[in-house]
Amino acid sequence: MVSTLDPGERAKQERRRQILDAAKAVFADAGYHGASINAIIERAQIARGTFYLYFSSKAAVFDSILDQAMAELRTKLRRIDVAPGAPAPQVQLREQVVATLEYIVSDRALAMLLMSAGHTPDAEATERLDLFFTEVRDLIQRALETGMEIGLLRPCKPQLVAAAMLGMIRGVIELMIHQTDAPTVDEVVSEMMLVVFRGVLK
Amino acid sequence: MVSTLDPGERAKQERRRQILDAAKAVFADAGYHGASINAIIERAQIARGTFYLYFSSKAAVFDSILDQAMAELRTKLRRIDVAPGAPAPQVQLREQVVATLEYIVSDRALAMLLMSAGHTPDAEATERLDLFFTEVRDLIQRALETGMEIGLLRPCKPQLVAAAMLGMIRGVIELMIHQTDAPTVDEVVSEMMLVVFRGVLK
Amino acid sequence: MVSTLDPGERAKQERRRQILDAAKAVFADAGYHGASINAIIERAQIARGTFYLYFSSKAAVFDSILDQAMAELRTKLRRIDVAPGAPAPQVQLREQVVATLEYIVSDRALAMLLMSAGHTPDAEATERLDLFFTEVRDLIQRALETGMEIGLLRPCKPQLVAAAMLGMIRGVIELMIHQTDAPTVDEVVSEMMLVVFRGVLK
Amino acid sequence: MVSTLDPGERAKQERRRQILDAAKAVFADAGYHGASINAIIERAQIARGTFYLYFSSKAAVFDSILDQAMAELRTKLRRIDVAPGAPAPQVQLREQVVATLEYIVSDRALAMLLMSAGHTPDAEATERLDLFFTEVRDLIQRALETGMEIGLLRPCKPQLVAAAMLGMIRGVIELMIHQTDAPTVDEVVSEMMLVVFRGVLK
DNA sequence: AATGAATGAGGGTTCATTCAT
DNA sequence: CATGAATGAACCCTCATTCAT
Repeated sequence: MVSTLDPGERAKQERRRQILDAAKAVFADAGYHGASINAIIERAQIARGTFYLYFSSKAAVFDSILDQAMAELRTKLRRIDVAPGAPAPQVQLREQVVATLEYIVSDRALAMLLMSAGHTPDAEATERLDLFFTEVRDLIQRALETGMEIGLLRPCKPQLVAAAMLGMIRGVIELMIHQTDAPTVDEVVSEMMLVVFRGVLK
Repeated sequence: MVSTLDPGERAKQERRRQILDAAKAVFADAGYHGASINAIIERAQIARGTFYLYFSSKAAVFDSILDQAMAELRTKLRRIDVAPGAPAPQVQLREQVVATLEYIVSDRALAMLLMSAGHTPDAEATERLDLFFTEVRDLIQRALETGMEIGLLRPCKPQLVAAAMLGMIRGVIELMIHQTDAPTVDEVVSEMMLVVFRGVLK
Repeated sequence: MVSTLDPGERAKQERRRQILDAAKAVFADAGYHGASINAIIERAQIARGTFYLYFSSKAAVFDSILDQAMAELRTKLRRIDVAPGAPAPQVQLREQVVATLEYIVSDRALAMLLMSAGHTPDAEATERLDLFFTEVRDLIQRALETGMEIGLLRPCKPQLVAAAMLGMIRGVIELMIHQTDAPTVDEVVSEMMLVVFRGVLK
Repeated sequence: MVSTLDPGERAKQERRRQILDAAKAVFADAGYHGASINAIIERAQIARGTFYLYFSSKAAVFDSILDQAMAELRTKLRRIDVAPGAPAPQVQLREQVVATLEYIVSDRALAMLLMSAGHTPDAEATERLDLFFTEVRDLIQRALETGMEIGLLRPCKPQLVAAAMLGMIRGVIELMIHQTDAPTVDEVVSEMMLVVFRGVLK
């Protein structure tokens, strides 16, 4: 019994996804407030009422999109393992960053959502997004602290550097989204790690 | 025709500024969509109709705020002078970055606007904002290219690194805005330049 | 063709009753407009579509409930028999009023419906309700006229007094419904008849 | 300075009244829930937004109508004065009842509102209405108790009789509203008082 | 006969914009 | 110039009803 879903349930799941995708696209285009249920249902090709059959409110779809993306992203991020025998920290880091960027960049709408998530009047959603970014920053910060402890990294203000690094990542994501002839994720990450580890001085 | 304004003109300019300031505060608080003309005119202590005497629409005030801020910022940014006798490139860069950050951080409302002004209903404003950031990125990119040419910097993909650096700056601005006990601009810039030039490896 | 119903027909009748009961409760709780098909089918434990298999619309159930209640009430009301040998008019009246009140008060949902069924969106239902009350008032009016003819009652404007008496009944029903420690139907009717027949003066 | 209102204020008051009147009519026709803002503004010949310039919500107009009516009615009702030298209790009562009925009957829409005030899903409005009727019933009840104390009335259950009397009044109001050839208020009150005081027995 | 997913008209409310004063 | 009452399109959401399964 590989799939436990009867056809009806399956169709519902598909419908839900159809709406989620439409909503994601509209949110990406117009932001939370600018996105109208009208636009979403038009894009999803469904009736007004159908939307509310699957989501209790506009805020609920938004949350759903965010929650799912964040869950997905969380699976790609974990603390660097510094136990003896583990892969080199740089290798671990690289893998995580590549996986994360690949996921984000592959879903343009999601990427735009995450990038511009600024002002939502739905305070809750904004907070949830902030929470996520804070989480990522903390992860980076702890990685930096560990790196300093094991003597891999030079002393620095971890909080500040973490914020800078998160910003860097956002910066390159934006580049990859907006640029048509953007380099591959691999190239991007390589260059970024060089900058972060060695700097740009000769 | 000297630059002195007759009193009537002067009063008008003041009125305009009064509205701009109120609008900036409201936009910063609530985002573009969340900001209502109501909130703006209440804060500016003017009547509904008066607003439209000075600005043709809500979008127009927003544009005006953005344009002015960008003009101000542009005065602080210029190409690094590599002519013999000019100050060291690092010093020039540092000065520009410090001046820019200080301007942005000192005007919290403006900072929030710039950081999160993702979604305007009129595509034009968004585009103008994008253009500005592209401009800044180009400036950084050219600085990098010059640095490589004069042998100061190691070879790298300038576009990519420029995007990363712009992101870094945005990252630390966000930190400074949201954090209450944030470090001073000077400390922040020092740390950032260390990272950019030398990296974090020991 | 005896009056026994085949099992299928029987089941259908039961289903119908189940829905009617649920609807009555919901209407009583929330009023006509406040009652939603949703609430009714949830209470009746049936599917949305099933409802429309038994009733053509929301208004139709409402009508059905009202009609049935009115039919039931009509069985309890008849003209006073003044033929020689019949029970005393007061006794007959008392019996009818007691029976009627007992029926209404015993079914709280029904009582609330009758009391407050002012606004139905279909004018027909409102009219039918009006008709019923008019019918009752006419019955009272004719009783009064008969009473005057046989010299039992003093001369009065029967229409007016009938309206007043119907109002009285409604007034005490409301009291009995809303009050928790309300007196029994018997007590209520006794007091009411005293007022009507003798007045409250010493 | 008889009227302290400048023309602008005056116009506003008129507008407000225009909306109130339209709303009253629509509420009377359709009940609280059945009344749509659409119907109200159509009747008042105003734009959708104008309505909300004068009332913050549908509930607010309803409340306003009720509040005003109740204030008006309260001015007409007071306790019976049994001090020596005061007019006879029956005379006082008669005056109050006549004044009250005349006010209610003269405003058909208001009368219908009060009569059918049954089920509003707006719990607050229902409660406010209930409160009013309870107040009236209490007034009657206290009048009865006083009447019994001073030996004017025979012993009876005041609460019950008060409910009955309030019902009577409602009954005759309904008659006067719905009937085209209804008797005058004076006649109605005379007849009612006869019934209440002396009963209908010969 | 029974289901419940889908529909869309209509609900109340907000708000950028206009214009007579 | 300045005002603020008036406007109506657009907002999010509900719910009676239909119809394919």
